[in-house]
Amino acid sequence: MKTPSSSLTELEGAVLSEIHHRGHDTAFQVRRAFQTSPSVEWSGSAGAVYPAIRRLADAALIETKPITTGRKGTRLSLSPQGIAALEAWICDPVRATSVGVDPFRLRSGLWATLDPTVRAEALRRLQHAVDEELERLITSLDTLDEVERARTEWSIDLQKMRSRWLMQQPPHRLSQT
Amino acid sequence: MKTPSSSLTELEGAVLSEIHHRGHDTAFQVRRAFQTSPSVEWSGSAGAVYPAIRRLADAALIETKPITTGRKGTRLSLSPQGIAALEAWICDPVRATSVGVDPFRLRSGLWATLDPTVRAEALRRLQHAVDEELERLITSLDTLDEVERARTEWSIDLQKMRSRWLMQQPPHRLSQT
DNA sequence: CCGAACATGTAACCTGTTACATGATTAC
DNA sequence: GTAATCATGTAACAGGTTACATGTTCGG
Repeated sequence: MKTPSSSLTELEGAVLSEIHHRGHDTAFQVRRAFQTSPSVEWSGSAGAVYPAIRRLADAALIETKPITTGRKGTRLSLSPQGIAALEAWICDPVRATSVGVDPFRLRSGLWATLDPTVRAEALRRLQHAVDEELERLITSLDTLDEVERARTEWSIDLQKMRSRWLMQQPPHRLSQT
Repeated sequence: MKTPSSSLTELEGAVLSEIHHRGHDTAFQVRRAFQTSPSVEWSGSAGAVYPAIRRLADAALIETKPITTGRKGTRLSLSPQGIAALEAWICDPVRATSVGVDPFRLRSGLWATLDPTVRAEALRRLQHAVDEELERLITSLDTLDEVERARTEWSIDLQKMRSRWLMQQPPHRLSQT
């Protein structure tokens, strides 16, 4: 049971930011925020969120206080050390600028290797999936707060870049007919 | 020990593509390709690569044959089922167009919440890190084959988008002097 | 011959996943 | 009262990580 005193995982940083900047005070609400977010990458599974909060509390980055009024539960807030850790996580330039895991980039060099007809069909499907995702993101925009909106706008820009990239691809390789 | 008959992990798909499209025939070479790639997201740890290849071989997607000439080792190649599985993985539109894990996007809504002076310094550092990464990627371009070049060009476009985004950010929030 | 690179693996660990379990509170 | 939602967790599992262990082959 290691405590994240040195560096936070991406999920732990996201949990801290949800509590501090987006005002989710119970673990359940943090979890649901992940489940319903149009731009955050985790499923919000209980088996990830509750242990993460436990670790952050053990490291004294999160303070817990039982809720007395209304529904019972545990109200979460950041300790001064928690705020400092969150800020360090937000600003870490190495972490923030690393490439991340991008399934599109990973495949981008491989579509060109496909048989022309297979390739044309694949690109068509990809274009369709990107367009659908774009529409989903755009319609979700007005329900979001500042933080989620910025993330979602970034996702939109990414999908637009993918869409442009797909359209720039030649419909088939040189060797046909 | 589940065999990946239904769907491949991103690492498994990348392993198949390294063997099939980039011509790495031993596990060691696949591993080193991950370690030295400027655009692939894994560390190429032995504890990930060797078990993945084992799973793919167990699922009959990879054929193994001992090398007789020169250094000894095991030559890997894709079975017909392996080629089909790879193609399905490459073309899967849901997987290929999912947002992925992007540390920059995750933080993009949070920099605006920082204290103006902290924020200005953070953005400066981020810009610097992006520029350095851009240069590193660009200089690596001429040593790469087609597949890796496409991936790296995508990474370059991504970092350029980040750079533009950072420059568009106002130096501080409205409430100062 | 000796160090570097080739080649293959295992063990302990970490952190995410799904699926299950339990109970309190609110809305109808 | 009962169904949905709020709220918190655990267990089994999956698939990565680092670190360690072992032996081979090539270059100088």
